[in-house]
Amino acid sequence: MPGGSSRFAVAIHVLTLLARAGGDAPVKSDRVAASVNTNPVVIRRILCALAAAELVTSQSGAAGGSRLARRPERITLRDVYRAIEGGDAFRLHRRRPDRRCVVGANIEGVLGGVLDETNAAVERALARTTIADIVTRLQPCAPPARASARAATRAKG
Amino acid sequence: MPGGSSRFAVAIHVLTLLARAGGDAPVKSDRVAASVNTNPVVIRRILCALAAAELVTSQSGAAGGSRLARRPERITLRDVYRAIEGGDAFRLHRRRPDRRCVVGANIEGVLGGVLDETNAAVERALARTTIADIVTRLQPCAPPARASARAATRAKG
DNA sequence: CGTATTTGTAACTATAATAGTTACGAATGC
DNA sequence: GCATTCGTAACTATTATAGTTACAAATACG
Repeated sequence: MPGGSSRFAVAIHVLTLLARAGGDAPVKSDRVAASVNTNPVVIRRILCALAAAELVTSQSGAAGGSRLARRPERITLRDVYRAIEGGDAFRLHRRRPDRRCVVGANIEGVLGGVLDETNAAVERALARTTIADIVTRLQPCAPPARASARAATRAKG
Repeated sequence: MPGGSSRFAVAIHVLTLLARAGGDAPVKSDRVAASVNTNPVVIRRILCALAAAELVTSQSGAAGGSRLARRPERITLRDVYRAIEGGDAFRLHRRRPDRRCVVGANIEGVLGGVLDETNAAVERALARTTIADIVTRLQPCAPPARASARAATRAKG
């Protein structure tokens, strides 16, 4: 499945930035884009998906931007995965197999079951990590904005 | 990660066909391609990866074709996954994040750890199903060649 | 109010991965 | 030797993802 997207990784990056901003001021897509090293529209598209899943809220206008809709402890990577990928990591055949063949006629159904189970395992694994965990693991020495305004300013981006 | 490949699904399809052939006669890539509904070269490329992982053996020439290198009970979907995808379902950023930002500088490392764990969960889940299981689930009423030559002939393809 | 700013989204291009195709040398059974 | 089949290279086609430009709608603030 490589060849897949980097959206999941980017979405986690985005949420981590918002978590570190502490929810006091909304973060602009331009600022996020700079950290991720991509175009602001790409970021806004991802923020849009995250907003649909009620993980963030966004606001247009002069003092606009995005912030977390919940505390980072309450956002798991499973939530992000579902918001971004719709919960499907594996793909079936591109073209329909030959239905006159017993294997071709039934393999999609059988595989569907197996891949559903696999996906459930993925989700269980992802559910064990939260955005707060990611923030913590980032760098023990560089605390987020809330904890130390000076350190956060030095390390911002 | 959708947008990924269908090779994993096709590889399982291929191995299932070989398992049902029972290992008596080698199966030709043309015959497999017909069941999968694709080009024989696509199948041969996948067979090549499966041969490198020692899951099948192939033979050139007049009476050539491919057959399983082990009994289907001893080939797990994890083996197939590793042979085909190299064991990486998730992808990181496309372009390098901004290293001047604490998040950008460290997110790849942190995510790498999380995704490794996730991948391990995928593999554990896939290890629980074998090609023999797939064959069994295909259709209780249409047994493979070994069990009933007549039924297999009728249902072949 | 009017202006500056920022989101949301459409429309397009670019890049890259995957699949499909043609072709042919090498291997092999008959 | 000859027909057949694999392995593989080289190419095209298709699709997904990312990147870009542009602009209407929302909103803060003077």
